[in-house]
This record gives sequence, C-alpha cells and structure tokens, in this order.
Amino acid sequence: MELSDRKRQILKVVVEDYVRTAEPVGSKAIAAEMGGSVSSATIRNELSDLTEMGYLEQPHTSAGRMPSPKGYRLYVNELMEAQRLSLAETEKINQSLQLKMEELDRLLAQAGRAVSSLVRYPAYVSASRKTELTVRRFELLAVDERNCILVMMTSDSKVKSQLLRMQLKVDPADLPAAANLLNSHFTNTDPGGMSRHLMSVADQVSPQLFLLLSQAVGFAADALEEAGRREIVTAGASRLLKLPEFRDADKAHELMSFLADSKEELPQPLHREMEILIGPENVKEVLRDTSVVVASYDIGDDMRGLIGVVGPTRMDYAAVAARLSGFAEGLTRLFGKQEELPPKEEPK
Amino acid sequence: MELSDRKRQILKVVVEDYVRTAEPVGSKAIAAEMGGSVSSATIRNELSDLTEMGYLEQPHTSAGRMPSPKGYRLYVNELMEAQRLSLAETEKINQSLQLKMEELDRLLAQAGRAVSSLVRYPAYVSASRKTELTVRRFELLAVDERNCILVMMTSDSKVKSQLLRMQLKVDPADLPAAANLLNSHFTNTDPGGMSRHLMSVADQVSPQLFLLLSQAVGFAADALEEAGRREIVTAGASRLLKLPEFRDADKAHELMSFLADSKEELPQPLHREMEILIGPENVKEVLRDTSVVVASYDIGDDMRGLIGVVGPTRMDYAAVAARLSGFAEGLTRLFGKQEELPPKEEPK
DNA sequence: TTTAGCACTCCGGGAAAAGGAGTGCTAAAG
DNA sequence: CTTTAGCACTCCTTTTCCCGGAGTGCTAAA
Repeated sequence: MELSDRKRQILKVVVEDYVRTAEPVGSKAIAAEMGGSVSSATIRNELSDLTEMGYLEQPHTSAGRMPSPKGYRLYVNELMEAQRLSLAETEKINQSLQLKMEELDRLLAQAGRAVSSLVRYPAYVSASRKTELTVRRFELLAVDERNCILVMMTSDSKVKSQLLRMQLKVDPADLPAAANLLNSHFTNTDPGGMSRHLMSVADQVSPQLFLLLSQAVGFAADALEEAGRREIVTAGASRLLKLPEFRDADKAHELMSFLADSKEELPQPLHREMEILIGPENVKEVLRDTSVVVASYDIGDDMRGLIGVVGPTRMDYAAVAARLSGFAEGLTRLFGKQEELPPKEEPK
Repeated sequence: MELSDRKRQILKVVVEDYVRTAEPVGSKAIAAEMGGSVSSATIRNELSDLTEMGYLEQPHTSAGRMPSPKGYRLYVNELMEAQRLSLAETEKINQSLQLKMEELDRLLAQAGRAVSSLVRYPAYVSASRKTELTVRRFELLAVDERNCILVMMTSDSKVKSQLLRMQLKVDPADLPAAANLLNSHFTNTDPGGMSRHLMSVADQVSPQLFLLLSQAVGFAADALEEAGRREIVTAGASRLLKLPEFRDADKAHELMSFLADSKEELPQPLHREMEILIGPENVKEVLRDTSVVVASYDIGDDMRGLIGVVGPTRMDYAAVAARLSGFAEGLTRLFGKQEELPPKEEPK
C-alpha cells in the first residue's frame, strides 16, 4: 500500500505528540491537532492501516498508538523538518566553546556538558586521529651525568618532553651524537616500527648510550600511542533518571554503567556527517531501546572528532540534530581557527 | 543512663543487621542473633531505653528499630571491629594499582574504579599538591626563526615543553641569552610572581625577545597552575541505583549529578588518616543522608592524595574502612617506590 | 469514502480488606 | 529488681476489588 499524504501527516503528528508526552496518542487528539478537517473515526481507519504497515504500534488493544522504530525512521528520513536554532542558542553553543585549545581534554568535557545540558540527554564527545602520528625531531638536553631531558616534536607540531634517568653515567658531550642517531633512525616512523628498529642500532653505540636510546624510544612510542588513543568523555548520564522510560532503576543502571565504563563502544558515524540510529538499529544490546544521534567534525585534516547524544527512541530528533550540528560546526570552526597559526611545516 | 554492656551489644547487632538488610530490625531477630540467652521481651525493654537515649530510631510505632546517626557514630567509634582483608582482596587492590605513575590521571581513574567495585559504592579519588610548584630551569631550543621550543623542569623534577610561535623573527643566536634571563628571573617563583615580574625585564631586551619571553612566562605560569590544580575523579556513581535507599529517582539523580558536576565539594579529611562522616555530620546538603568515608595517602612529601567512598548511612563502615586503608597504603607505597628513583635535587 | 454510534477492552487509581511484623504494657515468675 | 510470657493494639504492606476513562474496532448510514 502506498503512503498517502494524509497518512504521512498523521504519522508526523503521532511522532511529534509522542515525543512530547511519552504517552500513546489517540485518534481524537490527532484529529484535533489536524484542525478538525477530518473526524476521529477517519483517523482511526488510517491508524489501523499505519499499524498494519508497521509504522505504528500499540502497547495493547484500546490504547493509543506510538511510533515503531520503522515509523521513527520514516519520520527522520522524510517527514522531519530541519530546525533552526534561536540566536540565543547559537550564542550559548559558541560561548561554551571558549577555551584554549591546548586543553583538549577540558574542551571536550566542556563541550559534552554543554550539549548535554542543551538537549537534556546524556552526551559523548571524542577526538581521534585519522592518520598515524610520528616524531619529527628529537633533542636531548643535559641536566647532569645521570639525568637528561628528552624533547621531541611530533608530526602535528606538538612538543613533548620527559626527564630520562640513566642507570649508567653518560658524558653530556655524547648527547648530541645520540640525538643525531635518534633523528636519523626514529623520525617519521610509527610506534611499532620504532621498537622494532631499536635492536638494529644496538651495536653502533656504547652500552650506556644504548640504554639511554632505548629509554628515549620507549617514551616516544608510548607518547605517540597515548596521543593517538581515542579518548571519549561522557556527560550528563544522570539525566536518564529524569526520563519516564528509565523509571526502572535496573534499566537506568545498565545504561549508565555502559556510558561510564564502555564508552569506547558508543557508535561512531562511518560515512556521513550526521548519523541517527534508532532503537534496534543499534548494534550494541544495551542501546537497543535507545536512540543515538552522532555528528562528526573536523580538526585540521588529520583529526576527526565526534559528538553524540544518547536518549530514548522517543527523542526530539529534529531538535537534537540541529543542536548537534551547531556544535559540530562550532568545533570545526574553533579548530580551524587555531590551525591557522601553526605555519604548516613539512618533514623534509 | 549508662550504657550497659548488653545495650552496647544490642546496638551492635542492630547496626550490623540493618546494614545487611536495610530493614528495621525487631526484638525477636536480635534475641535470636544473641544466642537466645535472653528473651525478646527483655530486648524490647533495652530497645526502648536505647531509643530514648537517641541511639536508635523507629520509622513509626510498631516497626523495628534502626540506628540513628548517633548510633552509627557510637558504633564506628567504639563497637566496630577492624576488619582484615582476605589475601585475595589485598591482591586485587595491589593489582589494580599496576600502572606507570606518569599516567597519574589514568592511575587515579583506575584506583577509583577499583575501590568502587570492591565496596560497591561510588568512590572518588584525587591527588593534590601540598606545596607551591615552581620552575627550576628553562631551556630554549631553536626550530626556525619563527618557532622555538620551550622546555622547563619544575621543582618536582617533571619536564614540560611547548612550541612557541613568534610573531616577530628572532635570531636563534639570541636564544641562549633569553634562556639565561628566564633562568635568572623566573625560576623558583610562584605563577603569580612570575607574571608580576615580567614587566620589570621589559626594557632589558629587544621587543622581539620580550614577546618571546612573555609567551614563555605565560606558558610556564599556566603549566604550574594546571599542575597544581586539584583534580578529582569519581567512579561508579551508577551503583547508587542498586541501593534501596535510592529507589527514588529524584534523590538518586540529585546525588549523581552532584558526584558528576560538583566533585570539588566532596569532603577531604582534615587531620586524620581516615575520616568517617555520618549522615548529618556532612556539611553539604546533598550528602546529609549519605555517609562518606575518606582516607588520605602520601605522595612523596609535597603531595597528598585522597580516596573516598560515598554511600548510604547504612554502610558497612568496617568493610569500607578496611578496603580504603588498603588502597591508601597501596598508593602510598606505590608513590614511595617511584619516588626512590629521582635523586632528589635541591635548587641551588 | 467519511462519519456517527456503540459495545468492548484494558489500564490506572483508589478504597477496602487481609495479613503480618513488632511494639508496649501488665502481671507473674525468678 | 530483673526477666519473661501473654496479649491487645498499631501501623505498614500487599492484595483484591471495583470503577471510570480513554481508545479502539466494527457496523451501518450518509
């Protein structure tokens, strides 16, 4: 059966009503909302059709209708109208992103809190690297004969450093040579490659120096892995408790501990800018009766971030999507702006 | 009235029973638990006394008794027997602390999760600095004429670095002089002092160099503040939902968002190694009907950490206290061990 | 195709009833 | 003076029952 225009409109009304009230919606209410141009009996007939076609469901006979996941899907794909943000909200979004970018952790946390408070659902944010990070340059600074400082600049022009404590004394005069060795053998290599390569220089240097080198390489590899790690922060998980669908403490607990302990498994959009996963479309069991809306944003061109919201399937998708893309844009802009400063310097 | 031995024993039984079951405990149950040496009627008389003295309370006539905060206090101070941890548990505690100390954040998070899972209540952990941090030494490394690397070693022998981008070109040959200036004027000073001091060197150097210096000092001050900041992590907040006293979603929500957003206001032990705050002994309103057990541990001698648990007043204080001191010891040991390595080097 | 009418279903809430755990008192016994 | 058994009473909790309302589905007429 074809979906007549009227059926579509009815579906839309059902979704929007249900989103607002969390109660199954009845034929009379729909008729009223449609301006009284048709009677509730007509609506009932249509509802019956829509139910049969799988777009609506009934918790039990003699209850109103609520949208099925399929219904939500149709709504999201075809019926939903993109929502415009008020000036005040755009303002609020940008305000919440006023933070120095060095403090990436803090920035993400902040953004998460802001999204969450804006949409009133739990939110999650992450930034992850698209390309492999490498070291572009090493330096060694003498402190005394047992301590020196390792400084390295990574391929994204960040600088890291670490105090190295040496078991064996090393003559400070040897450090430049060691640094050269590091620079010639361990730059522009991924962490795995570094460790593998380490052995091959073992016989080119004195044991003391080798110990030093291996410490340096070890630290470098750790730092690269650390920086490449995808860190996810979640915010506002406790908002779930305010929702009628999580009145059941067990259900709430399950989802909340998932958000706290298994954030890594939250969905990431694969291809598109924004992805909406409705109920059973989620792969993870715990998310099966929740919906997830997730947007991605760009950071320079070797990082990519992700900002999402978890909520009940009955979620105001239009509102959430609008706010999320607001944030995604804001973040892209923010990172773009900061990115101007570093005069991009290619490894020679 | 004096507290007879029997009264104390009864109080103890009431507390322990109530902790286990979360139900008011009746005279009959107490009699049974005490080996049947006295009858329930006798117990009733005693209960009546204890209630009058304020150690017990009744939710209503004809219900059993439950301990009042005063009752818990007496229990904690005098009746509670220190609990020994099983080998398995000690083992588990130590296992959960196997992490490199550089990753302090991660270590704290890990410890928090471990405590929480062991005691089955939400936990919080932090490490904070007792003394002011300063920079011990600066270095500047040339990258090119518009970029250089600032490296600094702080008074706790940690190294930090940052790429500085210069608006105006600077001759790499000038860097050593700049570094000297930094070392002579900005070492061993607190962040506030650094910024204040900055102006007084303005006329000693060229404008380019001054710009560079102010960037460096700015970064240093930020880094010191950042490192001094007390960071608190919480874990396992969602466990609250499993407790009968938080069946009410509103109450749970209130406490959980407190744990998520206002962790800074969680109690810190002032003087003692371990502090137990029972119900209304807490200053914060939200904590008024929860109890907090918090232990402190030492990190070297200029840092101090804190590890605590939040739960219902009906909490197994003995068990929680034992586990917390297990962790506190473990952490002290862990940090002590790592502290051996750095040959403590005093600023000259 | 739409509409009005009507019987029927099912949920939710409230009142009433039943059940039970525990107290407090009294009076007797140790 | 303390302990104990006995018993009436209280108050909570759970269950049951009943009723009203919202909403459906069907039928028959417009």
